[in-house]
Amino acid sequence: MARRVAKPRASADLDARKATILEAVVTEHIDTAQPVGSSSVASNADLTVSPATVRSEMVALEREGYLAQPHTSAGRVPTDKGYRYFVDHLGDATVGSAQQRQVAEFFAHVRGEVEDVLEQTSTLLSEMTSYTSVVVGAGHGHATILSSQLVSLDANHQLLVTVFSDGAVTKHSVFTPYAVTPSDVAEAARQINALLLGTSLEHRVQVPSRSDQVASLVRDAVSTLHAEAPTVEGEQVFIGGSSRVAEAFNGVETVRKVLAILEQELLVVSLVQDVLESGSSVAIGSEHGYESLASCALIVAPVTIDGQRAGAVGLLGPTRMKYREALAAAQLVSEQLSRHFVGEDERVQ
Amino acid sequence: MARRVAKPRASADLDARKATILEAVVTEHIDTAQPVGSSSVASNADLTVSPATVRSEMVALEREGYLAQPHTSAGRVPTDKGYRYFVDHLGDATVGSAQQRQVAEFFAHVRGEVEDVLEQTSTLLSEMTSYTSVVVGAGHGHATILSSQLVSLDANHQLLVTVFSDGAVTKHSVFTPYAVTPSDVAEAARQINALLLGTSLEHRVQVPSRSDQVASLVRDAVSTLHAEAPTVEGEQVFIGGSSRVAEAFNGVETVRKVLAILEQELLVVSLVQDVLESGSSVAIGSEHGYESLASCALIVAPVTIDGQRAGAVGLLGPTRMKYREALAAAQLVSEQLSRHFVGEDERVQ
DNA sequence: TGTTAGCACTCGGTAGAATCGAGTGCTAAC
DNA sequence: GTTAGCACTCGATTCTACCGAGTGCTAACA
Repeated sequence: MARRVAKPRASADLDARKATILEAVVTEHIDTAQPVGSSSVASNADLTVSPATVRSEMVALEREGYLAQPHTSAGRVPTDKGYRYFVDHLGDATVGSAQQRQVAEFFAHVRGEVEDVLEQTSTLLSEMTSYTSVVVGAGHGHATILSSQLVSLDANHQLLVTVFSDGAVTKHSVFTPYAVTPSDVAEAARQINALLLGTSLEHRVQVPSRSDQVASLVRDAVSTLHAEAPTVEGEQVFIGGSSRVAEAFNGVETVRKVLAILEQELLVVSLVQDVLESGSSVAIGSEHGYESLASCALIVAPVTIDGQRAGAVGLLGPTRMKYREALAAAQLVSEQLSRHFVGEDERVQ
Repeated sequence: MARRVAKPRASADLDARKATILEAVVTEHIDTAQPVGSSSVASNADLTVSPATVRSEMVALEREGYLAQPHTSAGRVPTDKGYRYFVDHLGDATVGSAQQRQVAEFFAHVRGEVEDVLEQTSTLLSEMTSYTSVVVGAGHGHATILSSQLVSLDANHQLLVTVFSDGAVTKHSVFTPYAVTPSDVAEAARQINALLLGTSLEHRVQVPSRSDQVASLVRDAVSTLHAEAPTVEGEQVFIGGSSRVAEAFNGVETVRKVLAILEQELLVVSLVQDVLESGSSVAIGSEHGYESLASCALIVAPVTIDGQRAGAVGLLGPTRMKYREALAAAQLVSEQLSRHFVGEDERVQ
């Protein structure tokens, strides 16, 4: 469904002066949201040339696709390619110490289940950056099943509750057209346990195909559980600060489109996934292949536990977003989040 | 936190002609979003008077607070009070047959856990009406506990999984500073079961205060479970079509404010709750007491199971929303939703 | 007494003209 | 290769005129 994210080609290096000019244009445009003129670039500290020189360089940068002109006699605006160059040549940045304290504070005190932590993290990220944040929790496809329990809600309705080694808990209803006795439920529960314990959803178990009621209950329960796996794999998405969308974009129509995308959680997951897999941490404008997000940039940072990808955090803003700060924030939070879960594990051993 | 919703006073009846005029103004303004002039009202079929007469009536309606004038020489616009009168005197409406089929279709085929049904219902409602929808699932405060299970994730981390009679499943982590042996976990699980089975979160159970490790594990687990109850009571909120907010309101700032409210799920729950308790099914403009929602109207309809309130559905739109259609849709869906769950129960007996 | 036609008046919205100025591209000199 | 100088472009702003939808008032009418 989601188109593959264009691999950001390592853009051919520009000569030093062009690079400085491009950087100045991008920086200022991010700041002011206005087209940037040659004279304000020329007044840049790192540059000792006249506006006229800057202009001729800008003509070149425009010809090469890094800059664009909204109309004659306006300043220049970065293109996606321009932003891409800027991001690729961005020095490392760290977040301000106040924010660093905020994050440390947060992770020192955050409590509760994984879901709660992820949700609150998304709020944190969005408040730190003023952008909409996305936090994706990994699915439990490869976690092993620690416990499964069949609880009878009534004679025709059983609930299969499964606990995974990563702490995830799922429930699945099993309806039967026939009434099931408590002893049948107990027997089915015993068999289900025997089948599932220690397995993961990735590796389906073979269910014996006897035709008595208990066996068919077992079959129904297990297949309901397995039915979930391939589609969603239990990924969880938490979106924080969706109201920031209205701040970041001026056109109401753009806001609508972006919100419409955010509503589709599956799509958000695959979007983040695609960007992660592209190896880059930023997808700018049309790079991610969704037309309605053409004026957006998406920053992602993986969350890992023991080197395994366990989710991701992301930030969605306009292409003219504050990449340096946002990247730093996303990276800091994703690291801390990774450490947080590892820390929980270590408290264990 | 949430201010009490103003009880919609049964507005003193207007005489027939004023009522017709008010209705015409409201209807047309909902349609066109423009101030309504005397002549277009006069051309209304039910009215056989001249624009001049309409004008003098409008002056009266304005004096009484039902209408307002954006500026001299503009037409009239309904005030919140005007909308209130309109809504209070709205004849019953049914949704179109196409939509009726859509709803029937939906409930005939929807499957999955309660949460999934509620989430999909919110999408349905929003697509039917083009407004943002809210679906609130009741908490499990008064459901009894059918099963509780303590699963060991590792020696210091146990997971208490609780199944309620309404089919809800919760999990709560219990961390211990000391390592717990499998046999201790089993013993604690046994004791917890003995304590909790058949109880509800409303009625706290007394936990014996022995000081061995098993007892303290039991204590921790039970208190963690109970800690949840008073605040959230496990209500679940599903919001559908949040992108509709961008369509319904023109000012970007309004959009931002509304989205910011929708982000706070607890607030949405209490908002819906308040309106339900006020006995009305619509809260218009300032009636619900949230300043940032001053230009919004909220329609709610309760979902009941066996006469018990089990949740609610809601629609959030601009004050000039299509009340008749939206009310009909909300009522239809809430009825069907109620029936859906009862139907599930009946399949049982 | 309620209704209506007639009319002067108000005022937001639109269109056009004038102007401003930021910024450009080009050229010629350095 | 760089830069000062300069004519030129074109969006944004301001101003004006004007239109017209809609009003409120008044006087005549049923």
